[in-house]
Amino acid sequence: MNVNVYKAKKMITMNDIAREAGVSVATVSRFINQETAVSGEKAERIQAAIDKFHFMPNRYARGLKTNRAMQIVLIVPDIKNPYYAKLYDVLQSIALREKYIVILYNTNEDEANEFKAIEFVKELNCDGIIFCSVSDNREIIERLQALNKPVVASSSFENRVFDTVHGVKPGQGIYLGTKHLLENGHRKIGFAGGNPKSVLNDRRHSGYLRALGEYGVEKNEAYCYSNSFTIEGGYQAGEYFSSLSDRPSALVCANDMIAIGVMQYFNKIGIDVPNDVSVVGMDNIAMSDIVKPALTTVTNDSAEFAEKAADMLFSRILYGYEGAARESFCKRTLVSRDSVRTI
Amino acid sequence: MNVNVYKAKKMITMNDIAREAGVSVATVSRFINQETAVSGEKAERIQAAIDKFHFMPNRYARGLKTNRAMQIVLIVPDIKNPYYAKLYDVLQSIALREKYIVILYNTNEDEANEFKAIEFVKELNCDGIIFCSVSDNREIIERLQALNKPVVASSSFENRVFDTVHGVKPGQGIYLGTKHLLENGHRKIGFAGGNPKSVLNDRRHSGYLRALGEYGVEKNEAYCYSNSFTIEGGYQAGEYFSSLSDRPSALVCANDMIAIGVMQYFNKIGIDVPNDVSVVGMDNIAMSDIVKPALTTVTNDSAEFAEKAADMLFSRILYGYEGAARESFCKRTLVSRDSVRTI
DNA sequence: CGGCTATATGTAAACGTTTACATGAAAATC
DNA sequence: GATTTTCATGTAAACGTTTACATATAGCCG
Repeated sequence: MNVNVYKAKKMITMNDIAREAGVSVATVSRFINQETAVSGEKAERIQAAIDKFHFMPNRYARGLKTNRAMQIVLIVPDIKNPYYAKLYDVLQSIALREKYIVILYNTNEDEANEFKAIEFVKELNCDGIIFCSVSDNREIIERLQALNKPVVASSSFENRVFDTVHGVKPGQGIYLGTKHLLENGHRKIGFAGGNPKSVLNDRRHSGYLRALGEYGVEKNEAYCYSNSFTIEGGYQAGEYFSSLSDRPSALVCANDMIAIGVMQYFNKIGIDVPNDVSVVGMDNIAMSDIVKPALTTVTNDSAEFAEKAADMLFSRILYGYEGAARESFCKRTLVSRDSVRTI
Repeated sequence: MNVNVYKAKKMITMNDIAREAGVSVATVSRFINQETAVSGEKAERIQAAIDKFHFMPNRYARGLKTNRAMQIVLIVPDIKNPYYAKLYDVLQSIALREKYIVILYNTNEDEANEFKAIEFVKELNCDGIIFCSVSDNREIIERLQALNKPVVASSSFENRVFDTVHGVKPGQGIYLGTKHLLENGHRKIGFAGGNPKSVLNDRRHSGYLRALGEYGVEKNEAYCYSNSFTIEGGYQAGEYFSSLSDRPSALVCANDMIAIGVMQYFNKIGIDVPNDVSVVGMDNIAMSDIVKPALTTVTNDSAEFAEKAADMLFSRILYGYEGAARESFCKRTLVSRDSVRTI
C-alpha cells in the first residue's frame, strides 16, 4: 500500500507543550483558543514551549472534534478572468482573518463541471460555498441544497433559495452600458455575449434588451452573438460582427474580456474603435484601463462582491444566522473612457 | 463564542453503515479503502447502506488517523497569468485522481507574500508543496526545508535542495527567443523583463545576455527594462522603450503577458509591430495566438510542468521516494509567428 | 484427518484535539 | 469570618476513522 514515508520526525502535540509548560492539555488548548483567561505565568510558559517546539495545532484533530473544516470553497467559471482572480484573492484574505482557507474550483464555464464541483465539495466537507455559477439548473440547486451547507450564490440562480449577491438588478450593468450607447446616439447596437448556455449570459442579454426597449429600438437577432466570456470568445465575436453586411455602430459586451477580444480582432482587420464601431465592456477590470482605446465599461468590483459574499457566508458559519435567504446588491456605475463615440 | 449552528442534521458515520450492513466498522473501512477483499455478499450490503445514507467518510477523522492531509498546495506568482491558471487547472485534475486536492496561494510576485505563503502552508499541514517562486531567497529556502515536507520548486531556486522542474537550462526560453532575433538580423535588442526583484527575471535576463554574447553583441544597460510579469508591466515597458532616442529594433519579453502589454502600448502610440519593432514573448499562452500580430514566442507548457511536478511530488508523497533532489526538464521550442521581421 | 496456510472478519486502541464536568482557590458578599 | 460566587485549572470522554492483533473459517497438503 501507499505509505507516506515523509512522516514528520514525530509530530509535536499539545501534550508535549503541556508537559514542557507544566500544565494540562486543556489549559494549552484554552490558551491557544483564547477561550478562557489563563494565568499570566502559565501563559508565558505555554507560549515559550510553543515557540521552542514550533508547535501548530493539528488541523485534523481539531476539525474532527469541532466538526468545522475551517475551509470554504469558491466555485468560479474562469479563474483566468481577472475579475475572478481578484475575487479569489480578496476572499482568501478575508477568510484568512477568520482562520478559514478558501479552496478554488474552476468550472471553465461548463455546466458539467458545475456538477463535478458539487461532488468535489461534497467529498471535502467544507463549511460553506460561494458559487459563481454560469447556469441556473434546477438539479444543481437541489444538489447544492442537499449538501446542507451555507451557500451564497451569484445572481445566476433565479430563485432565491440561497443568499445571493448581485447587481442592483439582473443585467443591470449591461443595461447601463447599452443605455450609454443609446444616449450617445447609437441605434444599431450589437450584443457580444459569453457562454450562450449560461444564465449569466441570459441575464446580461436581457439587460441589453431592456435598454433597447426603453428607447423603442427593435431587437435584431443578427446583432446578438454569444460565444464565451473570454478574450478568445470576444475575438470570435469580433470576427462575427465584422462579417456582417450591415454592421452595428456599437457593441455592448457581456464582460471586459470579450470587449478586449473584440477590439483585438477589430484592430487586426483595421476596424477603428471607436470611430468605426463603439465598444463597451462590463466589469472594469484593471486591464480595461490600459488597452487602446481605453475601454468604456461598467464597474463591477469583485472586491465588493467578495466582501458581501463573505459577510453573508460567515454570518451563517460563524454567527449562527439561520434565517431566510438574503440578497445583497453591488453598485454598478458606468465609467466612460475612449471606446465610445457620439454620433 | 462562535458556534456553527449549521450543524449537519447528524453526521452519518461508518458506525451507521456498519450497523445497517450488519458488519463491523473495520470491514466497512476496508471495503471503502479496498484494502482487503471483503466477501461479495457483505460488500453489497455495505454499498447499499452507503448509497442509502449518502455516506462520505469524514476527511478529518481520516486525516487525523493517517496523518495524511490529502492536500497539496500550489504557490504561484500570478494566477491571472493564464500560464499559472492552466497550471493550477491541470494540477488539480491530476491531484484529484489520487484523491488529493490542491490549494492555491497567490503571491502576486511579492517576496513578502512568499513568506506569508510559507506560514500559510505551515498552518495547513498539507502533504506537499509546489512552489513557483519569484525570488531565490536563502531564508525562504530554509523555512521551506524546515517544513519537512516534500516540495518541488520551479527553477527559481538556484541550489538544488528541492526537486526542481525547469527549462533545459535556466533562461533557455529567452535565450532561444533572443537567438531567433539575432538570426533574423537584429542587433539592437531590448529585454522587457518582469519583476526586477525576482530571480526568475534574473534567469531570463541572463538567457538574453548569453545569446547576445554568442553573437558578440555588446550589452546595453538602456536596453534592459524590468517591471512586472503582467500586461500592465509590459505596457510600462512599451512606454519606456518607445521613449528611447535610440530605439531597439526588437524586444524579447520575459513572458507573453509582457509582450502583449508592450504591443498594446506600441499600438496605442502608432509603433508598428513587427515593422518598426519586432517582439518575441515567452510561454506560448493561448492568447499569444490571437493578438495582432500573432506573437512569436517560445513554448512553455504549463500542463507539462504540472505533470512533471506532480510526478515528482507524488513519488515522494505516495511512493516513498526519499532520495536526493531530482531535476526535470521541459521542452522549449520557438514558435515563429508574425511579430518578428527579418532585417 | 491433523496441521498448515490463507483469508475474511471482528475487537479495541490509537490519532490530537475540544469541552463538559469536577475541583480547589481566590474574591466578593453579608 | 462564614458563605457564596467567580475564576483558573485539571480529568477524562468524546469526535470518526484506521489498523495491529486476535479469531474463526475455509482450503490445502501429505
